[in-house]
Amino acid sequence: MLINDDIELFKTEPTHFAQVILPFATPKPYTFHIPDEWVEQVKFGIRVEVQFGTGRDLYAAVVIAVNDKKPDHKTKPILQVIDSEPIISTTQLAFWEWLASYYACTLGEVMNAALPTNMKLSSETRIVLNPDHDQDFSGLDDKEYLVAEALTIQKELTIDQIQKILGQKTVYPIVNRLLMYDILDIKEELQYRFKPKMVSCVRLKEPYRSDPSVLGAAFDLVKNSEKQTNAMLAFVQLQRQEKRIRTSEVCAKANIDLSVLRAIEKKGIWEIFESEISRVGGYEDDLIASFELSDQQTKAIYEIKKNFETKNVTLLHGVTGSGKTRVYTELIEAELLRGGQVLYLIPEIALTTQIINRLQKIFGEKIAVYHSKLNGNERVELWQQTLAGKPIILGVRSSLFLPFKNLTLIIVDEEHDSSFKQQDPSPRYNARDAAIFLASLTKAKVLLGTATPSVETYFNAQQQKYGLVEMTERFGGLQLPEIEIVDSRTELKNKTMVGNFTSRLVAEMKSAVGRGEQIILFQNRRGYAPTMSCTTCGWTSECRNCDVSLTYHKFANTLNCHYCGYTIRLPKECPACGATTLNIKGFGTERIEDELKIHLPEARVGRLDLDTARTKTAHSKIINDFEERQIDVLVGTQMVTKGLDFENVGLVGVLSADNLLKFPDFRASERAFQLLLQVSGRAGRKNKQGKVIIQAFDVKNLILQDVQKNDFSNFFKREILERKNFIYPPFYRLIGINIKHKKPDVLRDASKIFTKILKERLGERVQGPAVPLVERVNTYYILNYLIKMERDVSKLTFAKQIIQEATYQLNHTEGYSNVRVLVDVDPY
DNA sequence: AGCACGCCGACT
DNA sequence: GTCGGCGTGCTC
Repeated sequence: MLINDDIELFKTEPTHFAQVILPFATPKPYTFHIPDEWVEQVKFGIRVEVQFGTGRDLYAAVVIAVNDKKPDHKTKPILQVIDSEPIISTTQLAFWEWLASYYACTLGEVMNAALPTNMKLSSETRIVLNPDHDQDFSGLDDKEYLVAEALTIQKELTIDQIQKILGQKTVYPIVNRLLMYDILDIKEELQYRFKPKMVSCVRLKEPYRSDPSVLGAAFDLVKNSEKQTNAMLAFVQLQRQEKRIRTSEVCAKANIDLSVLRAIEKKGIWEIFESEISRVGGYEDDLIASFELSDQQTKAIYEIKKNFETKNVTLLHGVTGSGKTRVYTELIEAELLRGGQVLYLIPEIALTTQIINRLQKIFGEKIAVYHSKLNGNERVELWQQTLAGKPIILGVRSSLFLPFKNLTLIIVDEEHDSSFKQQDPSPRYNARDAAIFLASLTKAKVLLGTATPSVETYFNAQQQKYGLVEMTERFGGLQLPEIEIVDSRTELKNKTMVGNFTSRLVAEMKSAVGRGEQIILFQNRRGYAPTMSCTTCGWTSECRNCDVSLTYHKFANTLNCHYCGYTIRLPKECPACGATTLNIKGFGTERIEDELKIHLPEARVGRLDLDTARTKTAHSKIINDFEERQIDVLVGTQMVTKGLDFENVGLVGVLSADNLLKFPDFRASERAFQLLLQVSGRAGRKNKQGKVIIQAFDVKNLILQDVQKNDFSNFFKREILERKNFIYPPFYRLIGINIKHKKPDVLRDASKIFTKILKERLGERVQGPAVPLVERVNTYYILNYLIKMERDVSKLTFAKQIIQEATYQLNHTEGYSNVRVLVDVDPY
């Protein structure tokens, strides 16, 4: 601090200032001054290093404006310029600003979602020895010596490490003294450490490279060595399949080692070189020939293009199996020919190797894949590739933030999917809606594709706001599956249930297995059983942190909370009364898997849910096994409903449709309809109609009737009427508000203040406070509000402003400053 | 985010 | 009497 002040004395008044976004939730951008030496370099869109707050921590902030107006408060200097070129464009900033204002959050929060972590890291200060010092440590006190000594061994230390070495918290004075003695230097860098992944490859040199006919001469050169000849043969074979050939592949194939390859290199036949491979995608140029388009597909493509002439958004409503992906790829090809960049958005859960492989086979190197399992380096790599003009990005929600150069088409596949809406950390944005806004900025077109459109989207299409293209037939004359609804109540009464299966389902499963067909069973609940209770005293397994019962997981022998992850061992006797009369209620995927082993012993059973597919490899292994028919019956949660295409599935079973239908949520019907239709779409084989069995207690339910008839339009007609009558989207907009506090009485009192302000200004539009289904999550008590606003933007803006004011007032009332208020615009 | 300031409970 | 807990407010 002393040093800094001394420097300030020599400085003239700053004249140049930069507004920056910091990587966290500050309500406004902050202004820093630009030291004279950086005036040329600091410009819009670059990152700079700044010291913010009282701490010594540094942050990478993004410059959004530069000017020479001196603000009426003191400013700190920009410490370092990180980028020479902007990392974001004005278009991106406009997109960020829209997100922040529409979804009621700060620019910092949007930036956090937008930038790969490696690009926004705050630095750990690292200390190094000053190389110019003679390393004479005499005259230092013990602690100073200890630090200097440690640095001769490890070339750099962080403040944290020095604290450990000295065993004390206050190390800054010591480091400061050592800095003054010129023994130490501070190495502060914020550049991302990004190294491309390299692989050793081998390629022919000229003239062999471009003229295969002279290759014979090359073989002559190695004819005296059997190993070298084998290596060459292996290489030639590999070359037929791949463009880039790794040295390791040649060695493995010819059973030789690298020295053989080097010997051939010395003869001038080929060269070994380091090739940069993408961590994100493969590099195989294994392009497959396109199949013929069906008439329906040709027509759809024509109509989509026609719609795009007058409309920016078009909905492609095509039944499962109608070949939508083929329509997409055709449109992508057309877009690439015009030099455009395409973003292909899909839900996280649907991003399976199946779709990636399929697209990679068609587009090869032109496509890059962006998903949540990428590590920091991979994300930065994708960022760079996008900036460099990668033609196609296949990605999840957050790939909207990549720095597109010339985005001309966005495809949102499975448009209806709720995972496009970000739930937890702010910004709670809907990627489908955000995509439409982004497209308006870059003059791109948006294609929304799905078999089960969301009510909002279909309404927009009906209102001519979006174009509408429908594909009603399955590709290749495939029939839609036959859907049968089986009454669990009757079977229960007649005692014909087999465990949790109806006799109908068991019979169908047996005959399907007998025919060598595969089966998918859907149960929307993981674990063995959702509750455990004691029949003697009535004790139930409750979570310590949340207001839910713990789910019994048989394999792990635990009781788990699906909200916060709290886990305990399965008690042998009742923790309350000591009796051994513990009883489980209900069933999840794990129990279904167990029961199958008893009731369908001839089948090999696999399970696909969050527990078995924790990692990406585990997930793809299960899918692979099923694809290769190592598994006959696949039991799973939502995971089995999305993005999977299997050829040999003869039967799909839904174990309990009821718990999909009875959700207390205005979207419950829509969700149930979509889910049931999606899962049904998994049934059906090339030459044979598939079969779907839906078990339900409430068989008369209208949604089930629509699903059975595959009648979207009837479902839509009824649903849209309900929405209108009960004041829901698409006729009104919703804003959800969630207030949280650890103490229930504090929360209740706070809600009174909050409610009063909201109702005063927004009146009857405010619903709540309501106690949610799960009253407490992660030790926080929760109350919900729902605000129903008229559709015009000005009204929505007004509502958000009122919420902001109410939040401000609440948090500035004594005792309620740490009541958390979360705002969710267009909740899902 | 991270830190300092300030006001309450259990200790050398 | 002080140490340190966290609740509160602010940072260009």
